[in-house]
Amino acid sequence: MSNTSIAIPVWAENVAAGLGGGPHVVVTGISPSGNIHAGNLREVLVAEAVARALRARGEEVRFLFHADTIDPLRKVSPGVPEEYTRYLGHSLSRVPDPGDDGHVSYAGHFLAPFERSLREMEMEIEVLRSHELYERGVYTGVTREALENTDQLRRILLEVSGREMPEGWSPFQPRAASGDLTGNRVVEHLPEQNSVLFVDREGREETADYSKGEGKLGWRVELAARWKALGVTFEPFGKDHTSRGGSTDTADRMAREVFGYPVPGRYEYEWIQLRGVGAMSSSRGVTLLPEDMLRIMPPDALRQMVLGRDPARALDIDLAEGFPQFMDDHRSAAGEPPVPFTHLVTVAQTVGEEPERAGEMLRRGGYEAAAEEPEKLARELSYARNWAGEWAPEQFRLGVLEELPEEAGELDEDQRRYLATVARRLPEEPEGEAVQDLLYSTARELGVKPKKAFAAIYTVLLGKKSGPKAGPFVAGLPGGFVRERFSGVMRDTEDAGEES
RNA sequence: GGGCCAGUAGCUCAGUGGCAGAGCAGGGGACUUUUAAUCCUCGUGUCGUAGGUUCGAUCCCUACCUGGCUCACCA
Repeated sequence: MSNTSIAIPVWAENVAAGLGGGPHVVVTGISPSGNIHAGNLREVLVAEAVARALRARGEEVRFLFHADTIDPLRKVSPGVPEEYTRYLGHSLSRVPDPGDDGHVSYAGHFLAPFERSLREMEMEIEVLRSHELYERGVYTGVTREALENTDQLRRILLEVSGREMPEGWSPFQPRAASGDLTGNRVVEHLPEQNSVLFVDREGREETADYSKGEGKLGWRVELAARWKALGVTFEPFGKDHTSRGGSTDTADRMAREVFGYPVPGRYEYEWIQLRGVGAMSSSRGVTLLPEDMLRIMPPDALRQMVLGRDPARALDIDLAEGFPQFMDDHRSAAGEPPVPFTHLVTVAQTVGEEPERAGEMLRRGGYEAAAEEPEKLARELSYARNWAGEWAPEQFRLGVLEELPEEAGELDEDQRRYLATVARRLPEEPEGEAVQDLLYSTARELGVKPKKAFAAIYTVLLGKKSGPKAGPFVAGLPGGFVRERFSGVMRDTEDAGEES
């Protein structure tokens, strides 16, 4: 199922216990109409947890990801060229890739990064594309049933949701020659040819073969039909679908009364918010992608974070202030004695891409064990570095400046002399504690208060008045660079003096 | 109005049918070789309100109050 070591949560065990005997088909349905974000991932993870719990009970389980690729484009997603409005009503699988990365379609463009993340999480899930299912005839039987029971479906929609369907309404949306799935009116069902006769927007009469994917069932009907066509026994739903009169309400009755199929088990999950930003919304462009999160944490941490204690509870994701604590907790729970994440953040920003120096710095800090596993260390440093660059609050960021910052101009004569002196005394191969001693003793020797002296160091390197423990930090930087920077302040003073 | 979720220490939240917890913040002390530090130390809170079940309820049930989100295709 998934190569994850995290425990099966209690809520998932309870759900699995209530589902009874299998074989089971656990499905999660997602529309690739825009960015597929961490909230969508929550749905997949709920399904995954239940599937794992079922397997743990000895049940046979198929775990499916149903991508709604045949759905019509309803709204052009943020970031997509305006001219895509001409494709409104067309299947996502038949609208061109809005990017330049060579995907097969609009659907493919948004699906690809999400699938990549699922693979990175080693999730064993079968990805189905709905347009292919329609083309392969998987929905032929249920579509015919739906067409034959049009009146009953219409009545259910009216009774449950209060929606009065227009005259000529059909559960099937045929695709016109123009590619448009909307605005067509079905006139007649031709069951022996698996077809419908319909009139398109321009009033032309056409036919569509529903065994070849030339159209699709309307959303609410399709949900119930899908359960039967795929033999679904469990599906999670976001709370937006489960309110009274909502899509699950109508699908439940359609499944029982029209398709003669028992309603699958269900788990209603609450939404995720990104702290300080709000609920995710593809259409507002507020999206946190799984791949963004995988840049700063390993797959199991992502599972733990997105699922939360119980997905039936709303969740605020905090990738800023609270993140180091989360990472430390996660790794402790996994039985690893962690190097504090904040320390990794300092190391990552100080030594850049050099794993050997990172190992040294960790050894000096007393984390010998971590230094012994270079591959793992490299991974963790990459998480730390990405976090520092993308999410960390200002006080965690240690951008070593390319150039001498303007703030250096505010240093007084004592501080400049101190830096120049240190520059002359720095050894070729500095070692953290030795540098620390040097920095301190030099300050005392020149009669500069330590606080002032250290502030000078942070100012010329970081543009800030404070920073990480100076000795190891300075020792971690290239020696020539430090000497140049420290002595450069003195030169500036002289230049300034000559000019004025 | 319907649905879901929440209400526990200043803040963020754990928690269990059997004497109320953690982290952070805050107070006090140590260190004084600097930090976003480090070490020691300090917690009686109507567990939202009112009932009920129980030997016993923060926990289970009911009602209510308050807040958040959601309700015809954005999970």
